[in-house]
Amino acid sequence: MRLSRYFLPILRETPKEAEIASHRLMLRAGMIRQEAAGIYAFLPLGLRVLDKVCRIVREEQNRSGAIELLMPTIQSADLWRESGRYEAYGKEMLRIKDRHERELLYGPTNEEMITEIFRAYVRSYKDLPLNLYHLQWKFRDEVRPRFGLMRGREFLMKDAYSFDVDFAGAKHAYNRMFVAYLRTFARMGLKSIPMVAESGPIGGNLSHEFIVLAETGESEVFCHRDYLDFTVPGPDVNFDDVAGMQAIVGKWTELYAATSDKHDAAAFAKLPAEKQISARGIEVGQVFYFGTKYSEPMKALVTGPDGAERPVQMGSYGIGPTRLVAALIEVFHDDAGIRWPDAVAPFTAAILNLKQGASETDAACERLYAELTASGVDTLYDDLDQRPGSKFATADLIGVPWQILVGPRSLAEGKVELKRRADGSREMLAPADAVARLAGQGA
RNA sequence: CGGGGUAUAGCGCAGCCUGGUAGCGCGGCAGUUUUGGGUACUGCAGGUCGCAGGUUCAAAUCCUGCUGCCCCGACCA
Repeated sequence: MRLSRYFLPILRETPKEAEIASHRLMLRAGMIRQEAAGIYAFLPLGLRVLDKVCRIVREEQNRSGAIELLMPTIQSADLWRESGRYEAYGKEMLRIKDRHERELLYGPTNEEMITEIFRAYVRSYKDLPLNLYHLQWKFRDEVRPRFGLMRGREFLMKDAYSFDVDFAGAKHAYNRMFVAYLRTFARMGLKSIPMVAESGPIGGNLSHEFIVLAETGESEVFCHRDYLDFTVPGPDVNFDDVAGMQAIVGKWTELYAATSDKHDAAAFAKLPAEKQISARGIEVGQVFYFGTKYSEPMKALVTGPDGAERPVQMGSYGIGPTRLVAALIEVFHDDAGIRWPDAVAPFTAAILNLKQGASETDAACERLYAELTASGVDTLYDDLDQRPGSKFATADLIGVPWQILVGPRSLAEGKVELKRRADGSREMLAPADAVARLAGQGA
């Protein structure tokens, strides 16, 4: 992408409403624009990051055996009356009436709808296990939306729903999602820690929140320090191995880790002092097992091997990609701007022409741009006629992992400068070598 | 929902107290400058001063009501 033809409305000054780094930087980098309290438009750069986050989420959901579908944002009130949640959900639910005065709502979550879909088609244990998920916009009319994408009213959510014939099956479904979540966040460069959590209005009694430690996190959390050094299962992990999954989950839940709601101060105090982490964290995902809470009132019944009908055992599993984008920036930024991990960066490389309009640098940049693009490297070419200072500022702000500086002096020696945003390291090398180096990076 | 703020150009702000018809910086646009780590110059464009009503010869400024937005708290992916 040529910057001169892109839509990247960068702000030099910080909008006053932005208090935390992620909100500030997303506005400054031209990623999002607020349209109402807690409601944001994703501008092109923000959408690129969101798409990359979603892609990783999808890949790991699919790897774990979950199947993607897509449910609507608008739901019928009648469906929610079946579960009893239409009244119970309260003011957080956005209620709508259509032209025929029919009561509708903008979905805050999809347990009812997925249960309705399930019961329409599935009757036998032979069709289980089943895990269906989708990525769809949700709306929760929060009393106080804040911190930009961190607590918006409209947000994107990946929500998966598992169906099993008995508790053992449901627990395995829970374990698979648990492992998929560990992998998902790790692929984005985040250390997530599963913590015992309240299940809230979703219901049930088995739940973990996946927390990323960050000073600006909204949750107060307590955990064992060793979690930070745990190794996440590799891509070859076998999701069908019941004992194997249980072993991984067992390891990741053995040591102390809890949010403030479930905090047991006495148990925490027994940890060696140097192993105690008392910090703040961002919740990027949560998994629930809730059994028959919806299948029973909504009569989602399956016939077991014994020929008897029973309500299906369910769980639900959420990840907030829009919040994840914010969490990533909270973790990966410095004074100059964002420092995207390669896996989610909006562009892998940026070409900075330090002498725009000079034939030698222009030609070298054009060639680099063509070769990188041909190699499949997402490249942003800063071809604006600006002073180098502005180009460095822009590149640092939007946080592209690799910057290629093309200036007349080094070009005279047949070299360009390759700079790594993450650590500021730099290297002089021939343009062809820079292309070769980057061809293996990113997507 | 309780408490506290705020609303003037795309963004950050001044002007309001002591009414006289709007200004600064950044950004944008047109040129100049061809620049190696946020560096320059010249010119131009851009605002129903959140909305409604009131007081007044005259309202961004004073009064009343409303709305949006932000921050702290209680609640949530």
